[in-house]
Amino acid sequence: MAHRQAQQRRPSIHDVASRAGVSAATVSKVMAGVTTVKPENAQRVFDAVELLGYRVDPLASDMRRAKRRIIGAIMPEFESEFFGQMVTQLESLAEQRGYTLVAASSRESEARETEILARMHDWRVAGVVLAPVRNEHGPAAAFMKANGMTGVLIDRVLSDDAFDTVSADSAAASAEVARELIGKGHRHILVVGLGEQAATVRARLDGFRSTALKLAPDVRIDVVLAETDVEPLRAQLRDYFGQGANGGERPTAVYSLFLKGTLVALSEFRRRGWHCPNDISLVGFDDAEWMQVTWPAIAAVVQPMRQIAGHAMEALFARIEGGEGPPIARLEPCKVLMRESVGSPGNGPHSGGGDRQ
Amino acid sequence: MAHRQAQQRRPSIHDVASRAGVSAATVSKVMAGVTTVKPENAQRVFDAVELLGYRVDPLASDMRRAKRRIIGAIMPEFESEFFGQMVTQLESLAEQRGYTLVAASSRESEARETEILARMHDWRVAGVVLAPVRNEHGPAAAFMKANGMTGVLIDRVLSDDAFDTVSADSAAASAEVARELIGKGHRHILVVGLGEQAATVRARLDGFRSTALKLAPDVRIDVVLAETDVEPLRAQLRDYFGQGANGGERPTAVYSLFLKGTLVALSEFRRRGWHCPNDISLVGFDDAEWMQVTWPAIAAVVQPMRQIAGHAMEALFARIEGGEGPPIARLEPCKVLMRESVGSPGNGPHSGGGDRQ
DNA sequence: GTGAAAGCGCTAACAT
DNA sequence: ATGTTAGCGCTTTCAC
Repeated sequence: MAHRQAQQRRPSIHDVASRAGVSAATVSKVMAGVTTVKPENAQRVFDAVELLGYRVDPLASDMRRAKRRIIGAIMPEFESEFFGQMVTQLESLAEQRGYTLVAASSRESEARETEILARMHDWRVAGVVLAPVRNEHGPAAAFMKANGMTGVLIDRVLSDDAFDTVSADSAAASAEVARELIGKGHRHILVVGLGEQAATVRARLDGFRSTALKLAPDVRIDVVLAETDVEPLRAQLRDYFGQGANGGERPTAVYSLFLKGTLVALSEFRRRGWHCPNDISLVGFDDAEWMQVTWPAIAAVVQPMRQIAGHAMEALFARIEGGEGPPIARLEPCKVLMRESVGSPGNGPHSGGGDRQ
Repeated sequence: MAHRQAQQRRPSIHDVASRAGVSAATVSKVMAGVTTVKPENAQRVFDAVELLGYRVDPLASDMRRAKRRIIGAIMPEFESEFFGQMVTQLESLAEQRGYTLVAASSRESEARETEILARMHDWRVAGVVLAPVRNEHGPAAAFMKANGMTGVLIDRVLSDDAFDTVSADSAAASAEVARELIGKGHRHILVVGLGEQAATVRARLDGFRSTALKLAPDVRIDVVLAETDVEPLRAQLRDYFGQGANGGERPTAVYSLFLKGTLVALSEFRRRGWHCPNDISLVGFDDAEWMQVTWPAIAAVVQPMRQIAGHAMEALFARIEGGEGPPIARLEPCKVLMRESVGSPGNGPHSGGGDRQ
């Protein structure tokens, strides 16, 4: 007994009611802020609540209501800064509206994604923010559709015919990167892409390529389509640079379309003793704390995480509250931070305009 | 109407009951796996379930039960690899036992921590895994105590008189770092610590210092007690090294007791053109992906995240199921990975410093 | 073996 | 302005 706290029963609405000498319904009204209660009685209720330490049980409350005040969030992972911040932000926004956010990680598996979704459906969540593993055409979105769930798709999506979508404007950001690199004189650029996730990474690649070619038709763009795992990716890059070194030709800049690609590219440069930006320039899609703090700081496309979260929640609550109309597809503009890792080719020491916090 | 999915009412246990020609009670038993149901009836129930796509509503189910099958998890933040992995792991373990994990971030605020806890108490969670912002003596633990909540404390804790605790064995790991550095010949070492969080960081410092002094009584250990934010920390380190450079003496190794310290220390080295391990060695408490992929890779104390999560959940469920006895305090052993950032002092070009790469 | 009845803690009609 | 009634969807005695 010593080290086992008795789970004392918490006071229920009836306990409050009898202490205050009113009915449970009246207590319920007072708690809900209904103004038609006689001030005198309201005060007695408040006193009883205070005295007993009463708090409404949100589950019981939701039970009786039509919609439950729970929002589900499904992220591909929790381990990265981006999704970590996203969950934090979504949580905060849900809270502001009196909802509880229940977050789950699909761990980059579409099968698990659907399982989680089914569980959230069991919970009768009011709505779901889904960051799909692959894209908007996966089984999870289909499940939501089939079951009439309310939801928003974010991040690895472009647009959908059933759900609102919110994501970073990858194409525009990549076009800006192209302008920067071409403008600095780069004419041989390696783009490190990702095999899966089709649409969104494809938009980054296309946005970059079309703009680069328009500005400099003679530019050479190599593409390495990588795996998600670090090791195979490292091998691919090693191969690529190995060949290039032999042929005497190697790119003067690298644009990585995803975070791990940036990490591995940088690591490969260091292994070969190439310094940024003198020997090679580097820009990555997606920012991370270490990139701004390492030396030289690595240029990055910063996704507007707060806008994405904010607009996603806005759209979701609009639907929850009955908003109709065709789905909207938002593309949020990114910031491109040209930090010290980018310079002009064959130009010696160069200071980029990047910001170091 | 076009773009608004009708929220078709989901089948309830009564729908299943009437389709199967039995009572709701029987359906409930079948769903719970009770064996005393006539196989024939059980089959009819299964068929009806299949046909209607019935699934138990976990909230309604919990409503009637004594304990709700929800576990709360409160982390100081979601943005770091460590806590991201921790949540993922806890989620997975809770799931395995048929519980749902509801995670929330205290965003490094003790006030928010208590608020979240109160909300979780409102939810009547079966138990809580709390990674406190500061340590085990904060208001959150007090709240749990006062309200008879079941819980486990992890990470920034040593031991508690009311709750089981699980954390990394900081002291032992730091002692090992000391052995390594002293063994390699370092006799002037800077330790970068953290002002807050007392106990746990203090254990790291003490573990390091006592072992280092035992092995080499003449060792000089400087300590910079830092802030949590990057900017002040950077300034502090800049000051420290500025002085050292003037006096002609600077440490041959740095041991950072927390992740951001490692990041900033490394950044400061790069800014000054010092290379690891020739000019200075670096070890950090806590590992991150970029540390193993950057060049040279940064030596790190790796916290046994899986063990911490596993033992925390084990302890928690033991208490939930009524386990009694005095609280246990687990210290999980860390791994110390001596990567390329560590070498022997005065072993390579010891550039006077100041000039960038 | 099975089902009727009684709630879990709350809220929403509907009376009064 | 307030109380009564009737559930939300489920589980659990406790008779039969």
